[in-house]
Amino acid sequence: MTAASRRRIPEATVARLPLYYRALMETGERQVATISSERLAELAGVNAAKVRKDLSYLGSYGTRGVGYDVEYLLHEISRELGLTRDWPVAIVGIGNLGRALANYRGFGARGFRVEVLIDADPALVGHRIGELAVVSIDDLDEVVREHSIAIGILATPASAAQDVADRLVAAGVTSILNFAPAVCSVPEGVSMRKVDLAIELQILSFYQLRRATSGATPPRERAG
Amino acid sequence: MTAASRRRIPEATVARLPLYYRALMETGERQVATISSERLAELAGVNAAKVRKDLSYLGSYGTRGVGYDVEYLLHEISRELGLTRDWPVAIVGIGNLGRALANYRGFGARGFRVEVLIDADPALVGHRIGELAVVSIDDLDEVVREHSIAIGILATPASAAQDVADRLVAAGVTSILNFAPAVCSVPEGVSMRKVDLAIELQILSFYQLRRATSGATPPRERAG
DNA sequence: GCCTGTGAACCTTTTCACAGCA
DNA sequence: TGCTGTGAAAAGGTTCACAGGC
Repeated sequence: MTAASRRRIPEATVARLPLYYRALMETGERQVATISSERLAELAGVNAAKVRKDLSYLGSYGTRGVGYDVEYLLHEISRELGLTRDWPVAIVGIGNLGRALANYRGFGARGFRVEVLIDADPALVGHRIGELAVVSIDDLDEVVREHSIAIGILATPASAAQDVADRLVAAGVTSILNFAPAVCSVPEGVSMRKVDLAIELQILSFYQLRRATSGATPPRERAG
Repeated sequence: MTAASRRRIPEATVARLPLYYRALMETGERQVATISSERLAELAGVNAAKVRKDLSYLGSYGTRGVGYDVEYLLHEISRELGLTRDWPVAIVGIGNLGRALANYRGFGARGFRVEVLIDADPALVGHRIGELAVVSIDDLDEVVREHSIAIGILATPASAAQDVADRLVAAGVTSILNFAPAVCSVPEGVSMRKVDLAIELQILSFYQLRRATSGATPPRERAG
């Protein structure tokens, strides 16, 4: 284990590392050797102090008076984020959203390979989406273990979410990305992140309403 | 303007109001008259102290020794979130994701009516998705104004995101939900929230990796 | 001279603990 | 007695401002 990976990196910083990663990828393609915290901040849509603080948690990878070496920093961030590995992914719930996610090239790009599609509807089982055939939820445990799935994407209706999450966890999945509009709990040692479209719209609605009635200023930046 | 709507409600609280709203809707259907902060917390996946603090920003709507009146609280939260109105929505970018969002019944449910679908691809223009025909991006300004669109959903490729955001803002849109994997800035007075699948997976990957190498505990709850 | 790295100050959010009221 | 409402304490995150090395 390296010195950097032993540090405790704040959650807020972890959530921004992917932004820096993306910005650096775009910069790297333009053959730029070094980048200042100011420029990186601009590309990532944050401020320079935050960039420097965030990167300092990884280690002292910059050079005073010069900036950060793009290639080196990219390498370090990839390593921290686990992007140097491949993570096999399963999508459960092949409805509108699940199908869109299955077809979404862009995950695949950086090591997140969708290997398994699962649905409860017998009419869908066996149906091919891209290169994959939909598997029955009855075979969840088996197929998840077979493919050593680490990350599960939950795109089922709300009513099925907790049950499917439990099955995924039982089958050894320790990271879940939950698109179902439902509160869903997982045991200690399993991470879950939620993406909820209805909630996002409702938050926008709140500020929209405030703008309409008073002259309140909306928030400019988001944590996640 | 009411007393409650004059208070400043913390951003973190605003982001949780939809959770309470949903929990209360589910409770209301079960004909329960009152609910304790403890029970509401359980349903919303947070803790009771947070519920009480959050609700206290809206006003003193509970009864000591009893709890909160479900119907009344539901009404107050709807009002705060602007769910008593209808917000016309436009989706720009009718690819995999845009199409899934267009077909997603569930927005529509609570006042977010998708009225306009926009794409840049001439082959798609005129094509029907559900009850709506796809409109050309050349007509964005016109159609957005015509429908008094308040909320725009951005589901274009990253490369088009900033340009489309600018056009939406120019056409009078003041809330944007951005699914494009790109940093995108909007002027003061416009809200933007980001949903980025790749970033979510990368965050999961970070903690997944930590669990694999050390025995670090992942975070249990998320802000948004 | 320039830009990073970082303590210190500041602000936001969460949690605690209990007074206050039905 | 039971559960809300809320000051106060604690934790977490952001920004400032400048020392420190290239």
